[in-house]
Amino acid sequence: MAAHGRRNTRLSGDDRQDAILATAEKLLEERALEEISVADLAQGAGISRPSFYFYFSSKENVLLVLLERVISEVQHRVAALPRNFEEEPAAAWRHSIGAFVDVFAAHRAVSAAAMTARLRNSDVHDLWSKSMQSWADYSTEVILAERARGAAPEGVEAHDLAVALNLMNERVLSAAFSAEAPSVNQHNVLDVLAAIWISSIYGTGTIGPAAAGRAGSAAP
Amino acid sequence: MAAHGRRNTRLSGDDRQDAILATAEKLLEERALEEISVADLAQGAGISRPSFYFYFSSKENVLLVLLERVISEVQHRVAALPRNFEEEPAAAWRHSIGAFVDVFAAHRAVSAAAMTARLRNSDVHDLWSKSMQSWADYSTEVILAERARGAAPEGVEAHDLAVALNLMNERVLSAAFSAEAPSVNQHNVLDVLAAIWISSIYGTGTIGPAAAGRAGSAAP
DNA sequence: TGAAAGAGTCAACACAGTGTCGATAGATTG
DNA sequence: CAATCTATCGACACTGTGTTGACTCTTTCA
Repeated sequence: MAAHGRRNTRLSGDDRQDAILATAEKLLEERALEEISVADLAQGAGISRPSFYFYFSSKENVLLVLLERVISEVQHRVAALPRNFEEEPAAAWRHSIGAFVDVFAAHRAVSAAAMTARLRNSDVHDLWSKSMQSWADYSTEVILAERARGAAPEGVEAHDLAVALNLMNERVLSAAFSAEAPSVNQHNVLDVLAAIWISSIYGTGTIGPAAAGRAGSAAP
Repeated sequence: MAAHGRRNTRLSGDDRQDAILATAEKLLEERALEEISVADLAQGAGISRPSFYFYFSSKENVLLVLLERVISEVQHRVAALPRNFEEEPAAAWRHSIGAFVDVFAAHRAVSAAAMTARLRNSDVHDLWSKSMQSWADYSTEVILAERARGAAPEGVEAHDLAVALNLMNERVLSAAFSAEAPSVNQHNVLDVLAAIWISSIYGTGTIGPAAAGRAGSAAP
């Protein structure tokens, strides 16, 4: 693909670019993007600060490329999953959620930095926003299909439910991987998320057939 | 309370401090804290930039005070609620969640800024973290009580469930109030959150008595 | 083979923002 | 009417960003 030709002495542009990306991912494991200066990235890649700008327009731009890679990895993982919601709905949801858990765990530094950067960088914001929308749309479709075949009851608007559950995953995974103060243990996180998804999609949303005597439902 | 004595001419220290806080809350409705300089705050309060540092050690410190106020408002609202989970569990949860929705809606700018600042300012992080923990602990207690009286079934660890649900609220409200790309409409947000809380606390977490014929539960 | 083109590099600069210091001015108190 | 406390701000040092323009390799092709 790449038209390499140069050798030895000076490193090629592609190598420098990769070196910057690698430096960024490495430094992000130690500290936030805000605490990493362009000078740090340049030094890590063995170039001067102004040279950095030859490759990227800003350090946020470096993160954007890193995030693109992570997102495309999630897409591939989810796309490769069998969509057997009819036979084993609980397992199917669990596997989908598991794909997110795995990929974000593997790139927790980039993910965490992206969550922060989204708030001040519009490119990162747009990319993340677009991805979240596509995941929410996918979830919505499946929920509607489950309702249509009678496996899931009607309840709150399917799209709203899907959005809320996807946002929950984002936040809970973020907290778990950065070991924030109140957070779900990394080893339980898949169980907890799956349980909430499944009960809120397949449960009635009113207090129904629990363990003891049924309580009256308030909603009309 | 405050020992005022001065008059006229020069504004008193308390007034200046309030002016800074008011300016900050107002400017935060337009742009992020990062895009607000200390000079902007000083100008808004009618003082010079160095004078600002007489009142606050940094602009993050201003936000911290603003956040303290919002959090204490939530605490008061929640504490004032009747704890009638036994009679009307669905309504009780809904009212608690409603308190958060109302207060954060009323101070959405401060809340949003705090969510961002938490990631780089340790004081804001600690305050938010402490509050989230106390809310999660409270939720855990109620879930355990509901399980003990047989109203809610056993399931995933109560504390993990409580943490995940509280983090969901944080993220979903954040998204709703800043009208992010995938977000739940502000008018539905309470319904959606309440539905998820209730079904995940009172539902089994396995696919059970839905609309169509009951599927077997996998858990032993 | 040697000059033009292109890729890559960086010293130096302009700029914006933060936080500090020290000198000062107005009120308050004994 | 001094001493003192509160409040104020000009001027400074510092850190980090992004740009400019001149320079040096390397490749290519006449």
